[in-house]
This record gives sequence, structure tokens and C-alpha cells, in this order.
Amino acid sequence: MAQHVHGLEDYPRPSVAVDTAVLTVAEGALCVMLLRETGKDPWRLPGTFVHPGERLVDAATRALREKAGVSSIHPRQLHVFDAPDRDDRGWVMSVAHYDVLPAASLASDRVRLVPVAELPPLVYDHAEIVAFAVDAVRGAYRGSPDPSHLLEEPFTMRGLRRLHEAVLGRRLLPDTFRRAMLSGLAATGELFAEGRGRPAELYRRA
Amino acid sequence: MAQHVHGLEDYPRPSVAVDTAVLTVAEGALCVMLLRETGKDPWRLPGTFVHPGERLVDAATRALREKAGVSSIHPRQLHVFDAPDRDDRGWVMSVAHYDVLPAASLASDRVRLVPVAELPPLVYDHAEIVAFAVDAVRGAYRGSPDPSHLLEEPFTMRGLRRLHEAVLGRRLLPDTFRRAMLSGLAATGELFAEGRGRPAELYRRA
DNA sequence: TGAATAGTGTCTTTGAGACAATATCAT
DNA sequence: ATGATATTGTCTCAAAGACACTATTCA
Repeated sequence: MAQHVHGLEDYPRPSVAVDTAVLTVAEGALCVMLLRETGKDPWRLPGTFVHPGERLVDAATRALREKAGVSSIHPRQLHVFDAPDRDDRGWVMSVAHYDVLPAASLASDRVRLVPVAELPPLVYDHAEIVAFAVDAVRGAYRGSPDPSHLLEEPFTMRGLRRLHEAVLGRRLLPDTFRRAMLSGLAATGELFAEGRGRPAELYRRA
Repeated sequence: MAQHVHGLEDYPRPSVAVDTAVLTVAEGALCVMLLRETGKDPWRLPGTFVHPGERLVDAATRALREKAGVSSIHPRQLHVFDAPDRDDRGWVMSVAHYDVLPAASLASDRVRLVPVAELPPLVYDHAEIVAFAVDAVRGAYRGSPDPSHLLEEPFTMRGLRRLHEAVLGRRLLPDTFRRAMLSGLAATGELFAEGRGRPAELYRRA
């Protein structure tokens, strides 16, 4: 990479960070993964500064692996938070990212899963980043069945509906939900019985 | 602003630029404002590096005023383009922005309005930025009447429809369009006659 | 059999899309 | 009157929402 070519050395540059809101569903609620450096710091999202030659998505992935022990992640860009005084360490822009992962892959003693409806105070503008991420994920779950692959296949219609109810934060009518999702599903023909009642058919994503 | 505090001085930093796609409607087509430094350079979007303490939106506004003579602009953030080799001068990220302005306010000998359907080759990834901007603007014009205030009030339903047809790049049915837009409009009660035919009612945005 | 759960039938409402009819003006 | 344009009526179709019904299983 050619550094210090004409036009680039004249400007002071900002530090560019990435911060990622990792969302999941745990105990029937949409949760965000938070961590804190020490026991008394406020909660924060995992983030890091971008290294030279690194893509933003790779920086976000690296931060999650190193700081939260999370792998197999594919962060997506949300928004740049650029208030000059947002970070008291200096001029730092944060490119917010988000991703959605199964809660099982977030098991670590370094992190805590917190329902997005009960957020504690977060550093800087991290609460705003969570709000952006929640909007993006809820939008995706309105239109298609489990776009983030939180469920293991195959799954029942009831399981899929419970997941969507957790993500959206509201109850869904079983019949309306079924008809909205069927076009994006493939029936396996297999059945799954759980306790009483008629067994449910098992589906995969189409 | 506190510079060189712990943790910030250790990392080489990228140059952060803003590039803005200014869209408008001219001669019945959605156009983007392009400029070039010299006569033989390829076409480009107006952009600049972000100055210390400056917000991205202010940098974009400054670039448009200085390089294209455009004022009264309110750029909105689209996406960060961060390929490490996207700019041959070095490590440069570009935060893409867009805005929509009346063609009359873009009159300048430094710029050219080009229909987005007939883009010439652009520098770097500027064609991709234009594509992002076109998607955003078309999405906004699908749902509500002239959200970017391109039309002077009051206007006729026909004028509004011609504008939306230009933005979306396809013909719209007069009656369907009218019914889709009426909820976002306020009828003035005044009429406007243009040549033959029944005079059209004049509307304002609701 | 009865309770519980899964799935379907169907009615209503809403809106898009499309075609046809009516209204109002210039010539 | 005739042509041109504006506006409304109405038909069809599809999808969401909601309620009621049928189907299948366990206790």
C-alpha cells in the first residue's frame, strides 16, 4: 500500500474503530452480547481499531474472536457514528456493525447476554448502535423465516413462530404466521411429537 | 479534543473521505452530478477528506460547496467503502453520502448532470456509490409524494407523477398513482389549466 | 372421551392494478 | 360538438388479519 503520496500526508486522520452488536435469542427474548473490561466499567459492545490494510468486516470479526471468543461471524455494516466528542480518548469514528448468532455459540464467561428491552447504561453511543441493529434484525425477520439461521433444521412451525415472537417482541397469530412463512419453507414430510397433541410437521428453509 | 491519549497513538490511521452522489431530475430522467478535475480525468463524485473535529455530513457539505458550488444541501450517509486498495494514493476509506436537489440549484460550469442510466466510467468505486444512492432515492419515492421536495408547491397530480416516473425510470398508471399519493397530499382547491382539457387541481404536501 | 396441539377453510378488509366511464375545459 | 385532459367508479386479484373448524395425538 502506497502511503504518504501526494494529498494524503497533509491531513490529520481520525482513528477508525468498529463496534459490533451481536444479537441472539435467549430465554424467549432478543438479547445483545455485552462485555466490560473490568468489573466496574460500564457495559460496552466489543470493538477494536482497524489495522492497516484490514477491511472493516475483518476488524469486527477479529475483535469478536479476541475479546468475546466468538467465531463464525459475518458482521454487516450499519452506520458510522462520527460525533467528534463521542470518545474522550480523541477523534474516533466508529463504524457500527451487527450480526445474529445462536446463543450457544456465545457461551463465554467474558460476555453477558442482555435483553434489548432491559439495556443497562452503555459507553459512548453504544445504545444507539444496539437500536440500529435491533431495527435491522426485526426488519429481516418480518419478511422471511429465520434469515439468520438461529434454528437448527429441521424445525417445527411452532418453534419458528416462537423464535420470531422473541425477535419481534410481540405475539404472532399461528395461522397468519404459517401462511406468511410457508412460501419460504420446504416441508420434510417428517413429523415431530412433543407431549400431547397432534404431531407437528418438520420444515427446512427453502 | 484530546489527542494522543493512551491507546490511540499506537495505530496507523486511514484517511477518511466523504463522497456524495447528488441526484436530481433533469429532462425527465434521474441524473447524478459529476465533475472532473481536468479535462481528461475520468468523471468522479465530489468528495473531500474529513478535517479534524468535523462531522462527516459537514465535510460532505463543504466539498459540495467548494468543488461544485452547491449549497443548501443535507447529505445522508449511505455506506462505508473500505477496500484497502480502492484508492491508489494509499489507505483511504470513503463514507458515501447522497442527497437530492432541484436541477436549478446545480447550475454550474464545473459539473455535469448525467442520467444514471448512462453513466460514464467513474473513478474508484464511485459507480457503486451512485447505485446505492439511486436505490435509496427510488425507495423513498415509492412510498410518498416527492419526499425530497424537488417540486415547487403547489403542483398538479400530473406534474407529481411525471417527477416520480423520472425518478423511478418507468411509467406509472395515473389513477393508481393518484390514489397512492392522495393520503400524503393536501388539496388547495385551486385549479391550474395548461392548454386543452379539464384543469388540474393543485396540491401541496400534507 | 377430553384436553391439547397442529393445521385448514373461509370471511372480511385493504390495497394494488387495471379498465371504463364521467367531468371540464379549449377550439 | 369534438378532442384532450382530469378525476372517479368499479372490477379483479392478492395478501393480511381474524375467527372457526377439522385432524391427530396423549392421558
